[in-house]
Amino acid sequence: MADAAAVVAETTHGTHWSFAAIDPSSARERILSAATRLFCHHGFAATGVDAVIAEAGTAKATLYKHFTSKEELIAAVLEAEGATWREWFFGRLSQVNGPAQTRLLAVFDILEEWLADPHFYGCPFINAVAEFDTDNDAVRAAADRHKAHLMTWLKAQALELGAPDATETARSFAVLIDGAIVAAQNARDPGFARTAKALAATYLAQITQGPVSRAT
Amino acid sequence: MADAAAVVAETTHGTHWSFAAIDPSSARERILSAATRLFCHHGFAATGVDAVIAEAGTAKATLYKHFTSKEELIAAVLEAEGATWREWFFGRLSQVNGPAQTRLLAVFDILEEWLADPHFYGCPFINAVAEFDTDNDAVRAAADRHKAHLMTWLKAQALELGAPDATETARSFAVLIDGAIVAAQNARDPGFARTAKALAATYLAQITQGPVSRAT
DNA sequence: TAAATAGTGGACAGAGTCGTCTATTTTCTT
DNA sequence: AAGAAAATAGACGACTCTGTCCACTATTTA
Repeated sequence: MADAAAVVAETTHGTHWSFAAIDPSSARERILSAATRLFCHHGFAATGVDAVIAEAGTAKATLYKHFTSKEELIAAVLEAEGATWREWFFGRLSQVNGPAQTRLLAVFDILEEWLADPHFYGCPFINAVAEFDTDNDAVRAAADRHKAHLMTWLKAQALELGAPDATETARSFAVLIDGAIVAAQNARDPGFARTAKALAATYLAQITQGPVSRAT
Repeated sequence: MADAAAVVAETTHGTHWSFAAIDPSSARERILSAATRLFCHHGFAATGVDAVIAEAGTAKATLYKHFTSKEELIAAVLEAEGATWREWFFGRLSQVNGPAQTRLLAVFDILEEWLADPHFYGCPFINAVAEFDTDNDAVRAAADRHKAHLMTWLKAQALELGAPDATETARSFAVLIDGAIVAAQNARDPGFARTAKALAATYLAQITQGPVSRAT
């Protein structure tokens, strides 16, 4: 227990701690990252486990030692990709100085960086739900957890902002974020992030200054 | 040519007209509607042609007489489903009396009817693009055509409204519509249509009355 | 050094995939 | 009623899919 970072996963010995579980060159990590690339790029159903092990450079038995089924692998990919994305997204967001209003608008600048990436393939959760719909509970659960993370953050910003209905404000931003992602993916145009940002600015102006019609 | 409605499709005879091509009980229509149900509900890749013919109650040879491949069947399903949806959507919209502003807001009421349908499975084009991404040109082309239809209508409303930038207004509504669809699908909550409607109302108030900050 | 662990390559089963084909029957047209 | 067209059931080939299993080889751990 010399290094705090080492305390991550217990080995089968039961008495020692190991780096194995977070070693990026381990077979498990190679399979996970290969699966992420292929699943997200070509679709979950369209990618076979043979393609995954070929990309990972591992044996099939190794894959099934770490993941009991393809379905579990899909769930693990979503969990890992979601965590990576949130780390990046909220990390970028934490670099933004200023009040809640500034942070909420910066969301769309950061979003645009993502949408403009030449390897952008859409939101993995939106894509997964689109592909499986009601047929896969694990996928839905992963998507729900991801959405809950975002909504919690959005609601906190709305409260800090003094929004009259923080939940509704968070829902509004969810619509704008999802809309920007899907419109950008469909039209292959990251500029939809700016369109969403303008809508967000108008909305924020309204809830902080009150409705315009009052002035009449 | 006694009945005008009969003049729709030419048979292989070349000299007569027939109801066959629009007969909903024809094998082609049964295959198309069965494929639509299964593809949209369970995904395109996850649904095999055997499942389609079982649902349609036809022989496999019949399917391949009408569609040369599964890919062509997918494209035909998207084309048909898109046309059906637009017919319904713009049909409902044509029942709305009032100026462009009223029609643009009514979009979200009509959208909510769709999202609240217990059989709602998301937008078939958003789902298809999510599943195939760059891997299927026919799918992308069908999605592009569908989007173009919507954008054309939105832009016409924006022009009638006297919006300063009709294209940008149409893009804003595209974000709100896509966002409402995806958020509703993810959260299984058609109420996101109302959230999007409120955003649209705020946006319309801003572009028709000018920015609030001017008043200061 | 000896035991435990992790990984390899490939064969394999059983089911499913798309698409073709034949032989037969039903439906329509004249 | 006769001939043309459309649809049928189902076998089939060639391939891919997931998941299991085996004998074998590195790599760790004690």
